[in-house]
Amino acid sequence: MECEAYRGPLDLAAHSSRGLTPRTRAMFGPAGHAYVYLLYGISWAFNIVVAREGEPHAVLVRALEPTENLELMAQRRSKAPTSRDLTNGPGKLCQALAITGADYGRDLCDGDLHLLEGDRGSVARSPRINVDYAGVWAARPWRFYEKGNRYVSVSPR
DNA sequence: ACGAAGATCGACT
DNA sequence: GTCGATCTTCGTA
Repeated sequence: MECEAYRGPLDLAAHSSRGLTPRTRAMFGPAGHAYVYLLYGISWAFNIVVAREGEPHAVLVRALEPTENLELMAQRRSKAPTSRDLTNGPGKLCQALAITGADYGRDLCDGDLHLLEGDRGSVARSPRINVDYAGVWAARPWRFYEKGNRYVSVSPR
């Protein structure tokens, strides 16, 4: 898994740094719920709310290593099941997992979309992707991924 | 009501 | 490497 931490309201890269709006409402809620938003009018992005209510922190899931249901994900992505491009990007993984705005605010602890603990190798970190607009916050190494894993989104700058 | 910007992707050179 | 698609969101008026 590859993910990025967004630590509003101070972190200017976080949507929640602009305060509570209809879009960011879920981020101000309790942990374990989904914050989903439409990006560039094209792609959905999936986040996990991670802090207590009123503390708008979230983790953007940028990439996953697919291990099950490859056929189904490949079909949704119009790719071959052997493709390495099934889930290597925030928008791609949402397409593969069929995550949309309908999943906004969903409880991720109770349902067919939830998190499991798993093995991981050593964790590498880098600055977050495409947040140059956020000034000094852009330099913070808050992107985390498994070292050497092939299913990451992009190589860091 | 208007307009700019955006936590991206895929096609193309 | 560059570039256009596409549309919601939010600041400004």
